[in-house]
Amino acid sequence: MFYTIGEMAQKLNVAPSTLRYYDKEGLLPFVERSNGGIRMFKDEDMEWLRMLGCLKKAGMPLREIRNFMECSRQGDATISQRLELIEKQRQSVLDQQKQLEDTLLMLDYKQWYYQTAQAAGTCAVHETMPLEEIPERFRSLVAVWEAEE
Amino acid sequence: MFYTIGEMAQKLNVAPSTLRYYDKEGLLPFVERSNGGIRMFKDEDMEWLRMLGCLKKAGMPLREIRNFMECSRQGDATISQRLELIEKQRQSVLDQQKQLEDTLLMLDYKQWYYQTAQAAGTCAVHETMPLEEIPERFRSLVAVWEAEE
DNA sequence: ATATAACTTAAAGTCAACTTTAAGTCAAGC
DNA sequence: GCTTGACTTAAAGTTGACTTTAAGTTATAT
Repeated sequence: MFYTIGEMAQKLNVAPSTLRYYDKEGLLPFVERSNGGIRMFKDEDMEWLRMLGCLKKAGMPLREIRNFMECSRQGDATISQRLELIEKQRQSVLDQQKQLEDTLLMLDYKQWYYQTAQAAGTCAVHETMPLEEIPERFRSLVAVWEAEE
Repeated sequence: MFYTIGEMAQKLNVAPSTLRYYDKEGLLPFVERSNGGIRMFKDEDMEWLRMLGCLKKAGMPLREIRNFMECSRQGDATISQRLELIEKQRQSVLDQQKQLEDTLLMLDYKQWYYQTAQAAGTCAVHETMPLEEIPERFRSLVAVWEAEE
């Protein structure tokens, strides 16, 4: 069973031009062509495209994804190299998670800050707020800032 | 106590040109200038720059950050609007976290996949692997793929 | 007074990841 | 056989976030 680029793009929810771009950049070395030169996607290509999507979501740049795809084409000799790439990207995701957690704490604090200001009708309420009224989980944040300034 | 753009850039670990760019784009409406036209950063500006950094890490585009900064300048009348922006961005971070968790599971699976392939010396080991030998937490992943194809 | 280092602006350049355009080809239905 | 819609390529354009360059100004140290 084959799919045209338009059908595949719809399945993946991307623009056909995006798939052509990926192909041009060497990210889709697996796609076959008809006699007339038209791309024929197979069901098993989905697995590669899913892999591509996963690496993209992990923040891997396209040229590294191409690298990974090229390794895959070369077969079992590149297993360790691919494992290394995956492990590197896995660590990158762990780092991103840590980063997002810090960011979330800051946004939680700002949310509380503006909720409090909204209730008081003015941001000035925070200038006179005693430390004890700041929820505990935000105190470390605020402490760091005051030390820096 | 005032800082030049170079000093402030060093404190924030960014290039001075980045701060000039942010200023040009209206993200730093708070910076004052000397008679000669040189930017004079104050200690309290740090709080705005920290806010900017937080919103950037949360993935907010610069024009929305400018919007937020403009609101801030307008004082207490825009508290609800700013709260709304923060809550929107907080939700976006939660979504990103969810996304990263899915991505991590896929990478964990791929890591296991290549570790197993490495031990066996070939990826072919996965073609004949019975479902029971796939670690449980990956089975839902694999099941979804087989249903799709 | 002058050298020098760090500042200033405006404009152009860069990079990644696409998207759009132009000109043309392929495939399916009538 | 012809129309039509989806495909093809190459090349140019877009967007966001900077960075670099060029030409000039300010501040400081001698």
